[in-house]
Amino acid sequence: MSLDRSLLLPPSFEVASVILGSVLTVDSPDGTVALRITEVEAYHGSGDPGSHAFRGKTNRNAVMFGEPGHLYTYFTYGMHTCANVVCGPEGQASGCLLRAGEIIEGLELARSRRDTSRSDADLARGPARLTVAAGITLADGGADLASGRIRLELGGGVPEVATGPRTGVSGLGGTEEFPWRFWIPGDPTVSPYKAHSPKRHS
DNA sequence: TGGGCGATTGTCT
DNA sequence: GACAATCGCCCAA
Repeated sequence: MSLDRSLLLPPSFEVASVILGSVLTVDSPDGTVALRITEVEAYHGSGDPGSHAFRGKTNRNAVMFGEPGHLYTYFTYGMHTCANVVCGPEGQASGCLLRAGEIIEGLELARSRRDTSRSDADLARGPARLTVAAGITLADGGADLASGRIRLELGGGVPEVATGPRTGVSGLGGTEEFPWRFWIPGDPTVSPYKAHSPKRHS
């Protein structure tokens, strides 16, 4: 296998550094889309208040507790799918949310999957947009990224990594106490920072 | 068994 | 800048 699972180990910063610049390839009946990961967000096990694994293992997040190098997908807001790379070791439930990427293969196919025609940089700018453009669905949860229709090639290598507070995470998990959002500075495909908007108090 | 809320996005003002 | 769309998951009772 080409996927070296030993690279997917904590601490989060190093894992994110490895994933940034890596290439995710997705095969579909209608073609192949490959994208270079430009932005991720780390979730670090059951001790992380922003993680789905915070409250322990459930049916939904079971994949995160498994072997690293697998795909964890989840459905949110009644309409969006997001994808994570499970990071080890087994039982710890750490993962990296794929927040943005640059399409490097299958640009036409990626465009056709998104209704509104936006700029190329917008195609996979945002976690839910990325899954649509790449052709990843909920059914892909648990898939092994070493082989199969979805593959991750680590070690793209990036000259510089920027870090900051996570986006959209409610509660304690979104504070500066957990600066676990990582991106390639200056890259046009990185999503704009938007802090979690608290519920209206009326 | 019921109700609140979410690792978001697109559209409207 | 503000808010609606929309449904599965999780906690509390």
